[in-house]
Parts: sequence; C-alpha cells; structure tokens
Amino acid sequence: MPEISKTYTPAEVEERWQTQWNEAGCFTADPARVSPERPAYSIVIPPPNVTGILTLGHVLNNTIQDILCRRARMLGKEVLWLPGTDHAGIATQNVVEKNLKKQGVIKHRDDLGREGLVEKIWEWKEKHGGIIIQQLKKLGASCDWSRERFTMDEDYSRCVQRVFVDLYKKGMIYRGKRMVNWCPSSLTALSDEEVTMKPQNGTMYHFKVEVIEEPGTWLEIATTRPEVIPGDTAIAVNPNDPRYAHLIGKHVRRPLPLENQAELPIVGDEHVDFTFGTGVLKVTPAHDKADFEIAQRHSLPVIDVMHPNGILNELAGKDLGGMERFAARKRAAELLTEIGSMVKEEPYQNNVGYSERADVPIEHRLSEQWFLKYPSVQPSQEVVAKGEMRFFPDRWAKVYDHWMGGLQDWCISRQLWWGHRVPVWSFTYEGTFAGACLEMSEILCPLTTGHQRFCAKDCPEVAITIDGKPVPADSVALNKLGIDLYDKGAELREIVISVSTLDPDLIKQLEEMSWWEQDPDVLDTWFSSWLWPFATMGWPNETADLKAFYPTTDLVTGPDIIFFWVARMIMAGYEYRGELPFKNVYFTGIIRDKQGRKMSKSLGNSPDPLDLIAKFGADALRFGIMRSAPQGADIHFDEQCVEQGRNFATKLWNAARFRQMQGDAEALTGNGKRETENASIYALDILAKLDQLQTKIEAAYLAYEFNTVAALCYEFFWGNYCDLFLEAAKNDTREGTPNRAATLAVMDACLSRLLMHLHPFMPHITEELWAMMGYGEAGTFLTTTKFPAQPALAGFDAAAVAQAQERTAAIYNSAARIRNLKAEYNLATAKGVAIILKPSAGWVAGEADTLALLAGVASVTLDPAYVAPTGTPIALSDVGEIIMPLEGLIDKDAERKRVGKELEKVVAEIGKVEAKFANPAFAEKVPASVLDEHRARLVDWNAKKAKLAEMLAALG
RNA sequence: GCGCGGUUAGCUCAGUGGUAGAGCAUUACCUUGACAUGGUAGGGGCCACAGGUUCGAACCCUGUACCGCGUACCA
Repeated sequence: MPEISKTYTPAEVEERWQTQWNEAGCFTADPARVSPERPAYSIVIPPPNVTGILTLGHVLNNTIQDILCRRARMLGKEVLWLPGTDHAGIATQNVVEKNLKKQGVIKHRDDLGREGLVEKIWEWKEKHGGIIIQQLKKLGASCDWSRERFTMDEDYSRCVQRVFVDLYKKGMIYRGKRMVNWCPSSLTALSDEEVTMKPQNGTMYHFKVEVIEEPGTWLEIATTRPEVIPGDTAIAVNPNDPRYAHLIGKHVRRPLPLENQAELPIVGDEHVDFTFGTGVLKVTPAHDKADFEIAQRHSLPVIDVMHPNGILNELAGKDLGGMERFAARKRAAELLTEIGSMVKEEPYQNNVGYSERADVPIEHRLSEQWFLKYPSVQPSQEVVAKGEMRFFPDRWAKVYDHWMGGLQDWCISRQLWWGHRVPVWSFTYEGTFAGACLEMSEILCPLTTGHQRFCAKDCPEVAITIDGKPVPADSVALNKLGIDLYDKGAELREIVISVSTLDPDLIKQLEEMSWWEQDPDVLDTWFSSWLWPFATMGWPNETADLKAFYPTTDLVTGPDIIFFWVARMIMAGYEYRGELPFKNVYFTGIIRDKQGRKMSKSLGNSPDPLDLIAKFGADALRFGIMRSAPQGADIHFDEQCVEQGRNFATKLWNAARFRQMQGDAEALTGNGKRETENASIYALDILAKLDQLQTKIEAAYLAYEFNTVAALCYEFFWGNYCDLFLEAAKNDTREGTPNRAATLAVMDACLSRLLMHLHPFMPHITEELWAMMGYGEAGTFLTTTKFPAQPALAGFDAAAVAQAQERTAAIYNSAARIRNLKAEYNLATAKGVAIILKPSAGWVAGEADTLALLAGVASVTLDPAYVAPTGTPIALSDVGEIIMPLEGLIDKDAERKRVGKELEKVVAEIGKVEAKFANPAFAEKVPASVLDEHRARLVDWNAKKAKLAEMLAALG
C-alpha cells in the first residue's frame, strides 16, 4: 500500500482517475444490461453552447447531474448520462462573425456569403467546439462520452426536418405576415421569450394636432416615440370617452414628415384607455403590436418607416430618413417644437423590450415568418399540474402552469445563416408560386400565389403538367432521380412529390437544382433542442437506447430556461413519444456574486471555474458549491466556499493518513459479526452515527436536497468522526491495547462508508483514498462499487449500542467541561493538570484515561470522598463533579466569578422552563414525552443550581 | 397591476411547533505524533415589524415594510 503524502495534490490525482475511469468504460451505458435487478437511470445534459466556455452555472448544474448519476451507479443502476452541445444559432454566429471582423477577414457577413460564413462557423466549431466538453471532463463529469451529440449532427438535423414537416402537415406550422419582435442588431425575428423587459428613463412627448373639420379644436397626444409619427395612419380615441367621441370620423393633420402632412382619420377603438395620458392615441400600425391590431380593425394602411437595422427609411421623410432611430427621436422632437406642435416634454419611465442576445431595444416589425401552434399542450400542462412529473422546488410548477395557460404561437424562423435551414423549397412556374417542404421520403408543395420571394431567377423550360397545366421540364431529371410528380390536393392547393429513395445525394441534387430555392431562414435554436431527450437516442428509430433509457429520469437545469426549453421538451415529448420526456426536473438557482449581482463579463465578477479547479481542485469546487445553497436557491458565490471544500478534502486526506499510520488491522466488512466486548463505547457510538448518517442521506436524496447531503457528511466527518471519535480512539489504538483491532476496524468502516457517501460529491479524492486504503478489490473502482446492503451496526447488540451512545455523550461533554475549566484558569495549554473526579456512576472508572486524553490533562483520578479546599475550581458534568486542585494557586474571587456566571445561566434556563409549567394548560395538553423531557430538564437544572449555590456559599 | 421567493450572528446562509445553529470573520491560547488547509476555549441573535392560532411560534395564518425574481402592461 503506498504511503499517503502529507498534503493532497488534486491536479495529478484528478486527471489520473478521469483517464482511468474512461479507459475502463465506467460510464459507458449499455442498454443490454438493464433488467429488473439493474434498473435504468438516465439524464440528458442540457447541451451547452458548442463554442461556450465553462461557467460556474455549468459547474453547479453538471455537478448536480454528476452526483445523481454517480449515486445511481452506486445504487446498482445502469446509468446513461448523455452529453452533447448545442449549435446556439444567434450566439455562435455572433461570436464567429465578430471574430472574423476582428481579424479583418470580413467587414460584413455578406463578404463571405451564406455558404462561406457557414463554412467558417463549422471550422470554428471544429476548432473550439471541444473546449467545453474538455472542461466538463476536468470537473469530473461522468458522462458517457461515447454518446456525445451535437444539435447539428446529420441524424439530428433529420429529426428537426422530420418534426417540421410533420407539424406542417398537421397544420401546426404556418407561414404568415405578423408583427414580430425584431432585433435591429442581429437582424432577425425573435420569439417572445427572447425579449426581456427593462425599465427605461425616457421622455413622454406631448404634441397637439388640430381637428380639420373643427378649427380651434386641438387634440393633445402623448408619445414616447415621435420618430415614427411619419408612420401614423390614424388617431384613436375611446368611443365611450365623452370628451372625444363626437370627433370620431373627423380628421387631423399628421405633423410629420413636414413635406407630407397627410390627413389622418380619427377612429374609435375600445383599446384606448382614456384614463391614461391624454386619452388620445396615435396609431402607428407598422411599429406597434396594439396599433397593428387597431389598424386591422379599422382597415388602416400600414406605413413602415424603418429599415430592418433601425435606420429610418425614405418614408420617414427628408428630415428623419437615413437617421438612426434614437437620433431620429431627438430630431423629431425638435421638429415638433419648431412647428409649434410640441406641448411639453416630461421625464417618463417605462418598460422597453430588449433583445436578450444583442442587448438592444427591439422593434415590433411586420414580417413574414414561420409560426408554430404548440402541440400536445393539454397533456403537457396536466402532467405537471397533477404531479406526475415533479418539479424541484415545486414552486416552479405554478410558474410553468401559468405560462402554459397563456401560450402564444411560437415564431420559429430566424433570419440567420447558422442553424437548421427551414426545410422548405419553392419554385415558380407559369407565374404561380409554389412552396415545397422536403422530408426524407416526401416533398410537399403547398401552393401559394402572388408571392415573389422564392421566385427562381432562371426558371427553366417547363413541361410537366398538373391539372392540365405545364410543369417544369426538369421532370425528366426528376424522374431520373426517382421522383414522381403528381398533384395531390384538390384545386391545386398542394402538390406532393414523392421521393422513392432516401439518398442524401438526391436531396443535395434537389437543393442544387437551379429552379428550386430553399427558404433562406433557419429555425430557432430551441426548435432543435426541444427534441433533445429523444433525438439524441436515435429517434425516429426504436433504438435500444430509447427502449432502455427513455423517458429519462431526471432533468437538471436553470429556471431561466423553463419556457425556452423545459416546457417545449415536454410538449415535444408528448407529441412524438406520447409520454413525458423526464420524470423529475430539478431547477438550480442562479449563481450570483457576493453582492448578489448576476455574473457578467462586463462586471468582471465571474471567476473562471478552471482557475478555481487549478487552485483548489475539482472536488473542492464541487463540494464547496454544493454546500453553499439549499435546493433551488440562488447562490451568492464566494471563493471561500471553494477554499472550505479544499480544507475539507485535506482533512479527509489526513484522517485517512492517520488510519494508515496505525498499520493493518482486520477490516470490518459487511457481513462481519462483531463482538461488542472489544469495541469501545466510542466505536459503537460512531457506528451508530454512521448508520444515522446513511438514513438521513437517503432522505435528503429523495428530496433532492444536495446541500443537506453535503452538510451531513461534513458534520459527521469533521464534527463527530475527527473531533470526537478519532481523539478518543487514540487511547485504543496503541499496540497491545485489547480493543485496538476493533477500533481500527471501526475506523475502516467509517472511512470506507464515508468515502462512498462522499464519492458523488468528491469523486477523485474518494477514489484515490479508496485505492490507497485498499478498501476495494483489486481492479475495481469505487465509482462502480455498490453500497453495502447491511448497516454498519449489523451484528451488534442494540441495547449495548444505546448505552454506549449515552455514555459517550457524557464523556465528550465532560471532557469539554474540563477543557473549559482549564481555559478559565488560563491553564489551557498546561499538560500537567491532574483532575479529581467524584463520579456519578461506576462505569466512569473504565473511561478515566480516555477522559484525561480528551480533556488534555495528565490524569483523571476518581475519588468519591475527595474534599476540596475552599475555592478549588469545581465543574459539574454528566459523569460527576470535576475538581481541579490548584495547589497554592487558589483564587477565590476568580472562582466566585466563574461559578456566579454559570449560576446565572442555569437560573435563566430554569426560568424558561418554569414559565411553561406556570401555565396550567401546559401539563394538560402537552404530549407525555415532551412533558417528561421538560421535567427531566428542570430536575437537572435545579440540581445544578443547588450545587452551584452551595459552591458559591462555600466561597463566602 | 398580478404572481412567486426572501428578510435568523459583522458576512454568507442552514434550521417546518418543544433548550437558536454552521462556515467565514472576530478575541484568547496552542505548532500536542493525522491535519496550522489544523486544534481548544470564548464573545456576538427581542429570528424584519404588527396582529392571530396554539399549552408553546424563527417555524403555521393574516396584514405591513423592505429586497429580489418572474409576468402583463399605458400610448
């Protein structure tokens, strides 16, 4: 057995075990091994951004998953932890574009073009994509790396296409011109979830317009966005507003642009809140959701005055056109002032939607996008409401339910290049537009008309006939490819082209056909990640993995993506697998800094986990972070918690070292029948605590309270094993001591079980110590070792254990009394102190030596008849009166002060208990056990009080 | 506006009805044969506030204040 060094050096140890585990295939899941005796346990990792780097959030999240997986393995389950990465559309494209610009490769993405940029992003992905996976390995994550997936793997992309086509066919996906959230920076539409509201300090501008039909009647209008006045197409008032109702149908002149002060109708619309502002609303249909709806109700024209990038266009007029939107706002206000229309400007705070990615205010913009009506909403909502799928903490279930109850269609198209391209192709013939949707086995052509967007530039000679009309001449080519063109829908609403082979080359050729054009948009990243739990397991094929490991057991993620990801996965799960995708969802808290601020790059308050691992070790980081927050609560991260984790690891290391220094002894194995006579009371006590620890840990795991597990291990190991048992055991481990073998065996029992309990939290150091201590059989790993079925106390007499626990507590307690007495007399470091004990029970005699050792005194001599000189320090303890003779050093004042202080405490405690007894209802209503306990306490305190009073009296 | 959390030692937080806890910080002492990344002893809390339920409340209920988060909005 190699000798354990004095200090633990994590770096080398951690890397070594990570390599060994992986080489031995410890984490490779095998569906064939799953059986009733070996149930499956599975987690799919929330895929981090492929180009991302590890954050503390990842550390928390993945440590929890690792704990669950490692624990499941040690419980004898077949575990699959499926890792992978997400292509993260906007984020990744932004990163690569920025980098290319920085390197001077391009000035704009158009310099490379779509294919060129996508190629560059793939290059980037190949180069940097592995980083976060490597970092997860450094953390010790026990993923099955052989199953690593990426959301743009070929198979995965097929799943995305298949789902798109399927939902399209079901009528759940549609294309439409709608008001969407538009990011002027990323130049793409965003879903509602990608927009965050932020309070803004802005200005409310009040301007006035004159009613043309009633000269002299002015309407005052309040707006925060004067720059879009050129886009106004009406003025709206509430028809129930007596101030303005009579003006409905009349007109006003729009002040901007100056060269085109068009007449605008005054319409009546109930949406207008006449208690707000002036009660008069300007209607700008192209730039506001509510205004667009008003415009639809009143058939108003829509004037879009802004380019997609936020710069005003020519319709904004000569003054504002070409200006950036915020500059235009100021200019528009100036113009209103110049023409005398402005009434007042006042500071105003309102909430403005920001693009989550680009962190700029979004625009509402009318554009053609693909939308999804959420599928399988009802079962998805019910499964959580009924508690069949459990959320931890469960308060998130309410949040989920609330969101599920108010679903809006999901805008799934993005005007980006990196991602799954919308699987829709289109072509034009005979001046008629057709769109096509491509799947592996089928091409679907929904026919729309009058749209030029997908019109192919070089439409070839066409000679295919559908409904008697010609179709493209390329049908010959299509037939060669095994494509049969025919009309499926009535009235030419739909053409279906069947593809008889599933040849990827065929699809490629189709894509290259000049008269086809694929929809340029890509799908929202979440439209691929919502399939993650089953698309990673080989769906749509009924693979062995799906059969064995699906639905997954637990999902661990942050509450910030409950709608983005969790809810959508549940719906996709029901839609495509007919059941829930996971049984439990654990929501972590958010990691904040010491001041409670979110981690962010700009604040520079996000420590690099890799630095922390280098400094303290992965185990320290894991243990520290797990100990620092209760279930689901935000974590105020402080490096100190990692330091504490490191200290804990060192302590563990040294406790093992101490055991090793004692030499070999018979190991206490699971089925070993042990004799109580040779085990000390301290040994029995610690074994009892070890069993209690196990019970408590099991309960904590059931409640997903990981911080409790960590705290229990900490308390047991540091507070009980090291501080108490180990110190007491030092008397029993000397050569020749009769209970030496039993004591060492108990140490082994405690350490080995503790290593098992700690392993999920601190996998490396526990595996290392397990090996060094020789607790496992050669060639096996702790990480794949099952927990012993038997309790540590199996074979011991229960009554003897109970007695041992009682006596042990008394001894520990009394030792503390002696140490306290020494400290009071500034003798804390004196080793020669001899203590006289007037014992309260006979058994104490056998423990006097241990008591002396624990108390740090030269001896504890039992003398029931001892008469102490007046003023000798005396302390009361659970094993009798402790007397510390101080030859020639008696200080009556000091002793009087000390005893007086103690008496005060006792009197206070007696007061509390007596107050309870003073209430007659107390004795009547309180349970007998509590009553007994109170009585015993009172008797105890009173006895102490009497003794202390007596001592005080003796001191004069 | 609505909803959800939180408020306990100087700091970060445990503690779900019966004697207020941990870590860090702090004070004093100690390098004692596992460990100074350690040990021993100590100081420090009307458990946010006000009511209520109860024999008994940090804990359950109601309300208030403050902080945080989510969500809906008004131009």
